[in-house]
Amino acid sequence: MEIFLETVSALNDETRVKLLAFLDQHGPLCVCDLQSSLGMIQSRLSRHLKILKDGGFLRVDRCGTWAYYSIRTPLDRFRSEALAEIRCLGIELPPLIKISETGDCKI
Amino acid sequence: MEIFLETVSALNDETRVKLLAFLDQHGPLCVCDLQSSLGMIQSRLSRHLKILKDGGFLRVDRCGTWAYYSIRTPLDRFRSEALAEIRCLGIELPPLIKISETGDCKI
DNA sequence: ACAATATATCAAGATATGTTGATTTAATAG
DNA sequence: CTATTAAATCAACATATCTTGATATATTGT
Repeated sequence: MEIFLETVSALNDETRVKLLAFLDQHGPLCVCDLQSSLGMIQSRLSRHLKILKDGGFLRVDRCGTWAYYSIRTPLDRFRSEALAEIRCLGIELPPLIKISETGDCKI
Repeated sequence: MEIFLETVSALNDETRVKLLAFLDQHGPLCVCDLQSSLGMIQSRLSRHLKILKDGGFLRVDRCGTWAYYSIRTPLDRFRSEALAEIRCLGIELPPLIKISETGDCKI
């Protein structure tokens, strides 16, 4: 029950749904690029990314000081159905604005 | 987006997940029988049933003063996947205690 | 070691959600 | 019409969640 509710409550926020849609569209992105693209302050973004990660939707790959977040694969049935539902919403997303200079990081 | 969030937030509560599981197991039940079975006070139950109905999970059939709630059919993909997930949780449910004397109501 | 950058966490206040008991609405029986 | 029962709604309070700015941690470059 706890895990189910953690999964569901991760979905229960407009900001997080948009984040999932954006990462679904653009693949692995570091926090600062999400910040510049979505116009969110860093602590807010970091919080929501953690909730999505704990909810089983995202993975993080660290490279130096950067943290790359992306949709976790494979997703289980329920989570991938949720993602499919989010795709169907046709959410309007802002363009990707990359500000990171990632040097050797090849993610 | 609004409808999706309404659907998700309907799932985002332990009481409502148990209610779904109970109705899934026992079929159409009136509020008073849910009350006696689940040991919840009436206003609380009524609130959660409304949220589940508005979230697209339940239907109501009225018969006299009784209101019979049951899982709506057919459920769309996302909702039925959610229900399948809830079935998999193996939630321990209390026994059904019927207190209603429904006269002509044949639901 | 020190400074700079990226990210995570914390504390405080604002907003939303859940619980309870009281009240209201609606249908039925006398 | 009045009383009774089932269910819905309301108001007040308690709890949880979200936002923000400040601070902490961690890695890299000098």
